[in-house]
Amino acid sequence: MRLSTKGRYAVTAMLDLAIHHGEGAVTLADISEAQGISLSYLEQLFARLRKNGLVEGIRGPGGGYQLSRPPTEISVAHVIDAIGEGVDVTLCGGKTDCQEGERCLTHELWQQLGGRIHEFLEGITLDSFLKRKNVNAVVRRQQNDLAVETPRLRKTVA
Amino acid sequence: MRLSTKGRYAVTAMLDLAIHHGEGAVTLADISEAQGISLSYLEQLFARLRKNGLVEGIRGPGGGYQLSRPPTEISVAHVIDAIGEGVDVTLCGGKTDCQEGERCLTHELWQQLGGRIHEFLEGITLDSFLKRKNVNAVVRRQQNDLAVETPRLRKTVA
DNA sequence: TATTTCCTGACTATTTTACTTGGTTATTAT
DNA sequence: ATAATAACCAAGTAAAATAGTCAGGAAATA
Ligand code: FES
Ligand code: FES
Repeated sequence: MRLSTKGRYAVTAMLDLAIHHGEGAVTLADISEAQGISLSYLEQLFARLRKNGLVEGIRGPGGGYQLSRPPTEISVAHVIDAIGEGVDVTLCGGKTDCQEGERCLTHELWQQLGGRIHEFLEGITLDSFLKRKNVNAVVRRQQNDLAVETPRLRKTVA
Repeated sequence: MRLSTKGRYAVTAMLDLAIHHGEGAVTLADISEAQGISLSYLEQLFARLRKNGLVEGIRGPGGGYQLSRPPTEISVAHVIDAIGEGVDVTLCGGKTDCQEGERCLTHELWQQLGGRIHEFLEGITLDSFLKRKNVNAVVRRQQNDLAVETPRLRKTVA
């Protein structure tokens, strides 16, 4: 009962964007360094996020990505869905046909579970999540790490 | 956001066992046929289920498997846990160390989600699930399928 | 003793995930 | 202009997980 980790990366990256919302664009290179995700992998994820209207890409120097809506209006479910998988917990993919064209014994169970997971994720916005105490501590730690590592700071770290 | 499907097979097989609870042992060959799961794969799954005390194996002719507790006392969560993965939704596996030894941004999110999933599955017993209307319809369909296919019926199908 | 069925371990194919490579375009700064 | 920056794009690859096979044993029954 593992959950696929692709969505995890997307959510992490989106949170990084949310942290710097209103401060101009953030480059994928920055996110890659701060969150420890491969740059090219991020590019693939952001292609999806962009096509689903969650982020805007800005090319050229000084460019990067930024949220296309305020972080109060983007839920974790939005991000997961944009990545392309939805929350598909059934084997049949909602078609009710995985046992020789007919509904299998457990279809209803997984369908319900999928619904629950989605509801849960819908209830959490990027903004509300970042305001949690534990999460905020991580944000501050990452900013300190960056300040130590790089002589030229990210413009957003005061 | 797919869920691993290994647990799905285990739950399906356990439901088959629950259907025939109190009617003697059911062979893996029967389950394999009724639910469309490979026999050798079932054997691997049942090794786990047995080690975790959910089922009892009986060897020799007339043998098979049966639940070691009544289906009212086995939850779907029990089955999933026995299969060995637990409901591990975090990347770090609960160690809070997936970003260079420290807690990553999203740890709390996945940990909470995992908790919700587990609670949901704890609340569903094999017995209660089989009593649902939709599910019961599938059970009856499978019994009819069997009756048509095999001249010598499963002893449990009257 | 022959058959049935569980039981075990190792091995293989397939799929998914995570990542790389090698580019191209658009934008800005010099 | 031209050089630097950074998004964009299309493949291809490496590693891991999943799903399944194979070949044989060991206990129980008839
Ligand atoms: S999971 Fe939908 S029919 Fe089996
Ligand atoms: S998921 Fe636990 S620290 Fe990242």
